Amino acid sequence: MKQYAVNKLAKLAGVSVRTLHYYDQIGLLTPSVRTSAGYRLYGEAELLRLQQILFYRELDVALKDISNILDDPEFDLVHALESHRQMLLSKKNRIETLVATVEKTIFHLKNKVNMNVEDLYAGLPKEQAEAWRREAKEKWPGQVAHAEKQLLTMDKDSYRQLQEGFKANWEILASLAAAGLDPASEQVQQEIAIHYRYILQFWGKAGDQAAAYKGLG
Amino acid sequence: MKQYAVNKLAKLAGVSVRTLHYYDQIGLLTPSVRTSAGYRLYGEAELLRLQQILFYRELDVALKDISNILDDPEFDLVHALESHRQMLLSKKNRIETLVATVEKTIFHLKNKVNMNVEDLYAGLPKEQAEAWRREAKEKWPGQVAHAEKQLLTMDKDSYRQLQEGFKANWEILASLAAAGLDPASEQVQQEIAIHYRYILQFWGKAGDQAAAYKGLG
DNA sequence: ATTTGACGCTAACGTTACGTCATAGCCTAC
DNA sequence: GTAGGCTATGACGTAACGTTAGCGTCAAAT
Repeated sequence: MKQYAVNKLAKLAGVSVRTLHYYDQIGLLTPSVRTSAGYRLYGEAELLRLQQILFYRELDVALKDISNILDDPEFDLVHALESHRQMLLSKKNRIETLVATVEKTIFHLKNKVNMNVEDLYAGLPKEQAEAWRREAKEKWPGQVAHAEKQLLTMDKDSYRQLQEGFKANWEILASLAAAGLDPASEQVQQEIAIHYRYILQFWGKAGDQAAAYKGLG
Repeated sequence: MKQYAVNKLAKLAGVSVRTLHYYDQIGLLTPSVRTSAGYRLYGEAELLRLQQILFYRELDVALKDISNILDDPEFDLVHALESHRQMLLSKKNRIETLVATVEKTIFHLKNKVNMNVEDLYAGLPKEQAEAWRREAKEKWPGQVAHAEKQLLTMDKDSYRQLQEGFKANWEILASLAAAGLDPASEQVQQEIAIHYRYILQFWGKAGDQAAAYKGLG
């Protein structure tokens, strides 16, 4: 029967020797024999097991889970893979959102929509807007996409103007907050509404940090 | 001027106190003041900087890169974002491939195409096939997609038959390898050709491990 | 028989971006 | 003055190895 030392097996399977050491260490793939000198020797069974390990690893399954899959015949593989699939899909969604955001950012930078003249100011609306878009979408569904297109075709001066307005609104909000005004007060609510409208035009992006928003109010 | 202690700032920005400690530690976000008791106090500027940090972090940019972006005005942000975008796109591609593979695997498992009767055998072709599909695609372009459809509509018995043939072929290859035959010999080449054809029908998937293939020969 | 060079071993730190204690000082309100 | 809440600094844990470092083994060539 064939026997493979670490290097051989590593090359056969396309992994590093370190990986085999590691898999041995965590008990995921134990060599069939240890020579008197301590050398690891693997047989066919181990080669096949390694193939399976690599298969699941390729699917981004954690090594611990692979252990379970391979060692526990009762393991509900289908279920595990289905939830794994969900994970992958949401990862994909997230990445798609990121790509869109990055592309938009690149666009803005390329068009030098100042944004850098006052770095302090520039960073804020990006993040804030990022954080509020989803809320905006809920309140004025359908508007966001429109606002985005508008923004993309806007020239520098209009943009500058918008930015000024946004900044003014932001500063009012900040002063109200500093004054310790009740977030539920009408004045605050009004400014917030204006703020949302600016956000809609301005950037059109967000997470779900209503909490942070309230924190500021 | 407003001042925020760690907890305040953390809640405002939606991050943990530990994160602020960490950002201070790596010099990404330093408090404007340290009280005599060692307390960190952040001002408005730090809040804004944190917003920027969070914005880039949201885009999966490494903290080190964020440091560069924010601290080096010469930093080529557009270029960085463009290469970042490429990274995201290839990540996305990879995930899409993974999802497809996972779905196919689930399909096979659900249809109980045995695959588990002999676990050792079951895992092998998956990984091997995974590893060889690209090669197959190069050699018989257009065939792979067809083979996949065929496989998906195949009933259990046909599949079983296919699997038997594949196994036999595999064992021949293994014995030839064990006999130390020259991988360039015609006999080996022939079996390999058969092998490829099986792979085409069998699974239709792969990486680029021609090396591993040759290693076996 | 010895040298050489390839290969093997273990131990242990480095990586990323924090989470999670543990221990102890500080601050404010009652 | 004391309880409760906030803060600080370590320091270990995480996932999956990569990367030295220091040292033993083996097979072939001399």
